[in-house]
Amino acid sequence: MKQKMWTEETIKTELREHGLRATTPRIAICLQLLQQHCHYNAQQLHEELSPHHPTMSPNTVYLTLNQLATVGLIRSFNVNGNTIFDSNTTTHDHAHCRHCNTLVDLPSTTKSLPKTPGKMSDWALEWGTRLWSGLCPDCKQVTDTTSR
Amino acid sequence: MKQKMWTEETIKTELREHGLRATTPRIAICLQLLQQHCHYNAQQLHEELSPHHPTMSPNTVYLTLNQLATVGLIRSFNVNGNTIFDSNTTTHDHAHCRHCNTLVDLPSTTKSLPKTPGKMSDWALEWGTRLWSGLCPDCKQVTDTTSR
DNA sequence: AAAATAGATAGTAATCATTACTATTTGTAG
DNA sequence: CTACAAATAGTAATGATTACTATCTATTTT
Repeated sequence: MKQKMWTEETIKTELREHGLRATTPRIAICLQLLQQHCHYNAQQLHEELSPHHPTMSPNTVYLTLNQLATVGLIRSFNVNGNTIFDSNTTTHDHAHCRHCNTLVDLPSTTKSLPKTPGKMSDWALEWGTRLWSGLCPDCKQVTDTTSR
Repeated sequence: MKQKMWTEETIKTELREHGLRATTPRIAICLQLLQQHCHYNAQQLHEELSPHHPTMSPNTVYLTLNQLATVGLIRSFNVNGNTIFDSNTTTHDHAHCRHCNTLVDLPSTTKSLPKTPGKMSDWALEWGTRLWSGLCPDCKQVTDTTSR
């Protein structure tokens, strides 16, 4: 996991290179999201930023996250109807616990991202993520010992 | 793609084996979903069934689909915030066009479902699907010729 | 075969995340 | 430092899904 070091300056540059203005809310969102290597939804991110940016509206967070995903600075995917934003843009999978909703990273099973779907030669696929569904260690135990 | 032939009788049996009553709405939903091998969301399914089952409430469709997914008769996953139900429970991937929203099946890149995540020995993973994101043949052309 | 009962349904209301709208503000190019 | 296009905040609107409850029905019991 190569961790790129992000500073306010590098983020500003990155934003502009993607045709986005380097505004205060955007920089804050990027700093939070890119420095922490974990999964956020829009609300969580807004809650985290609110203390230091009281006027930042949820709306802005939603909009910004979608823009960042569109230009490819982050990835977004959906788990259980919840939109998750991931600053880790390398190819990797996820495991989701259907009981407690935990989501963790998994090394990708297929590193060769474009190879497999190459069979569908007409599609221009850009990225993919695999979502495994099941029970995390804790919940596995609980469901083992209690019911069934 | 082995296509199991479903009749009202086999569906009734299947439902009961999974602890679900063989009710009229449920049988209708199963017939529609299991016979057609494609991706439905709850609303589409309700629209398809409404003509023949005018009193069937959307609520029932939502509930039933979730139950069927819970017992493993169908799979559910999320694309772009849209919950999709899939009667194809074999391991396979999906390709999604971010422009026109088309969703198609792809043969799975990893047939050995439990092997890879076995590294996370503590998780009890049950199934997984990979979602590829990109542009379908049609939209690829459009975006090529028009903008950018 | 009729009665009992636990589960399922329909219909309505409520919820939740997300998007739409718009007047105001703010980066950035000139 | 001005001008303009883009971004923001705040509010309202949307749309999918869930919650609730009285009624109904499949299945079990008698």
